[in-house]
Amino acid sequence: MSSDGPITLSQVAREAGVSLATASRAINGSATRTVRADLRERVLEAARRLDYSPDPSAQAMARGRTAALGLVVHDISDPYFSAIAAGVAAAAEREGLIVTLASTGLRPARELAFVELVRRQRARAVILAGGRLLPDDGDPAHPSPAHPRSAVRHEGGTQEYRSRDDVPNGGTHGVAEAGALVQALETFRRSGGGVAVVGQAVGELPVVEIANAQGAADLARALHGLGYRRFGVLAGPLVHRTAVDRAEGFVGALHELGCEVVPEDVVACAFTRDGGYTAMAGLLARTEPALPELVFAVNDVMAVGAMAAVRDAGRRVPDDVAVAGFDDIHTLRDVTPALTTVHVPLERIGELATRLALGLDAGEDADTGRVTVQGEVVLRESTPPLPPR
Amino acid sequence: MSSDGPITLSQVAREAGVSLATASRAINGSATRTVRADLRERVLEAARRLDYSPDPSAQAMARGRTAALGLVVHDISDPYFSAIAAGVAAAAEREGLIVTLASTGLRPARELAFVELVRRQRARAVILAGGRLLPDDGDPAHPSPAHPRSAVRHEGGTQEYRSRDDVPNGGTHGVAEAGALVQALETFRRSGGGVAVVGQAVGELPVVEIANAQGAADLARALHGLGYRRFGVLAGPLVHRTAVDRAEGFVGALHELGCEVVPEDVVACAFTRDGGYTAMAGLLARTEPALPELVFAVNDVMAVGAMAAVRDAGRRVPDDVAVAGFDDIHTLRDVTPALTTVHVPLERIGELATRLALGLDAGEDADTGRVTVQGEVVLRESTPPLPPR
DNA sequence: CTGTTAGCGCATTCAG
DNA sequence: CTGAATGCGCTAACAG
Repeated sequence: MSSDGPITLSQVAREAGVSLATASRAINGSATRTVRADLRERVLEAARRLDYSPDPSAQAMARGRTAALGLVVHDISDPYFSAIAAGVAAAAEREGLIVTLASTGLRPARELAFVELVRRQRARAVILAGGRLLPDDGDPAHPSPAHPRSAVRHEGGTQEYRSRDDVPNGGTHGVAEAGALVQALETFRRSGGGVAVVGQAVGELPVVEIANAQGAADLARALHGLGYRRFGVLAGPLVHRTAVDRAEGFVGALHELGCEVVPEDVVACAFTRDGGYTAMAGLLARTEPALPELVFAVNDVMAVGAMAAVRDAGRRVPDDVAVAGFDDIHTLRDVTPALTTVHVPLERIGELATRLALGLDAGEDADTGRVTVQGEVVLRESTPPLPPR
Repeated sequence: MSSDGPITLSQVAREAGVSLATASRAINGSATRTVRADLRERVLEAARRLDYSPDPSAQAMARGRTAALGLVVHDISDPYFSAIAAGVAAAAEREGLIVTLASTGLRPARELAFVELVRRQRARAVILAGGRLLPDDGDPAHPSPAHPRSAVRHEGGTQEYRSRDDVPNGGTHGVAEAGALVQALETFRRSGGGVAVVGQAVGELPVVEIANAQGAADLARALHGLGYRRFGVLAGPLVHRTAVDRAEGFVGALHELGCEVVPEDVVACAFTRDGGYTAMAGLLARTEPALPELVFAVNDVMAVGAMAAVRDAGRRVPDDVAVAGFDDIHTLRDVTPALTTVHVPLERIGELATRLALGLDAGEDADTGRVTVQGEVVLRESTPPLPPR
């Protein structure tokens, strides 16, 4: 009764009066073999009586495969990632997998180490959430929108950008490091592990893509429809693919509407609340050109920072300047004025990524390894319709 | 070169021309045994050349112990938990442990299953974050504050409370289930695993306690000092220990100041944004008694919901009613008006819990298995000083 | 359908 | 100080 250490299968087998193999088959339900009903019942009964449960390590060892799923995020305390993580956790649980989490910060080496670990661990799959580097993840088959990269300049924002400690590289990788990561993932994949990345494509890996450019373009058109004509963009780091896609999608759509965003009104900054704050503060402080009517921050957290900067400057949103974001972070639902944004179903994205990585059905395009999730424009108080002038 | 499957130790041994045992000792640095320098170098070199890394499952098996740390939260997408998780992840990484995450929702059975899994997995430790049940976690040595439980009534809030789907039990356990959980944890602990709970004591388990009652009392005194005299409390679920401690600490301190909170102004509700919203809406809608001057919500998320309710009712914070919260959730730093709250260092708490669970130094009281973290009152715009009447 | 046996990769006895 | 042998708990051939 008080024998220490967990009960093993062989104890169950002995208790049930069967062989180890039979016990294993009864409890685990081997694929090919089957066990006579009465024997199985006896084994199950013994297992229950002894409060047996299998040793995951031993199973992993014997099977050559774990029931684990690796999840890599930059920062689990960031609501963007924690929402994705919630989706991953839910889907993983449904599949009977345990998730091992790595909150890697801005350290590519850490990501690499974790992927390597996950490979050695023979995890079922690994999911990579978070912004990759720009140069390395291009896909010839999916060129960026028709608007040249040069649509986003950083002249106006260089100073703010440089002034922040935490933005040495905007939270993305050096090219070499990204290459190593992709390679590690490919290796893992070749060895039978599932892989999915979230956000935008990385190499040829399966991806749950967020239609960043399109969402931003939709947003731009909607805002233009509200009467706005002079826009600014807090563009995030210039090397951050998601940030750039959003900024370009936004600027490009305006361009098509015959509404140009001047380079001075597009400022690079960190992909954080403080990045948004600082960049907006810069816009507010300068005298030339004048403050845009509306500033689009490429994510909600930045937008909230920007709104704080506006308040701290003694100005008001939306009276003095309207603000829009991207993501529709749930926790920020109640900021005032309510933030216009592009809703991104992060939790569902986490689930989709999990299913995709595991080779389960993940929607129509899943077999192509490329699932695209659309954002949805949500107009709220931070960008009221502009009266005709 | 392209042999599939990860490299094993014996391959390294062969490559280095030594025995398996020597390779193991060289790479792992066995405690007792030591390896001659040149041999060790040869092994290490071979390992590097072959890009060897150990199989965690095999190590776990041979050692009878994993390098994993289990983390149980109710909902990883809740900023409270994700902040704690960030601290846990950071500390775990520092100790070379991988963290396996369970986001258990409101399902005690799931928590139990996870703790069981973690035990079988022979994880190093498990950390439990999230509200336990009231009746089961009392500690005679630490009675609740001098204010009777009955200080919090639910007459005023029953209706709202009942009307919410997600509040069947406010996110806590049935007594029996909580008992089973505690028992599972004790078992795990007896078998050599480390345990820590976050928030408030559970049985005799090591705990990183948040000084909820005291923080709330400090807040009450500070607000009283600002001139407030009529208070309401959005008290959260009546069975939620953290919620009750905060509510009672608040009410009790006011009592000592000769300022009574009438039962009608204390409403129970879900421990969520919507819970706060609904409860506040109830206060706003009723005619008798009048709206309190200030409403204290027992956490920030609820407070933000409450502020939304105020706005939606066409009233204003703090002009019509002041609002205060608890936790100082980072993501909510920029809500307007800025929220008065009690700052709780969640990330550090996660680290402390990790260290405590692992038996590392976790501050002065760590050896007693009871580390207490103080909150700090932060007065902001949502509770301006009241002009003398 | 069931039982016997051989590893999975590694740490760790025990001999040498 | 090193090497050969044993076993962790389990699954998956392999016989019976």
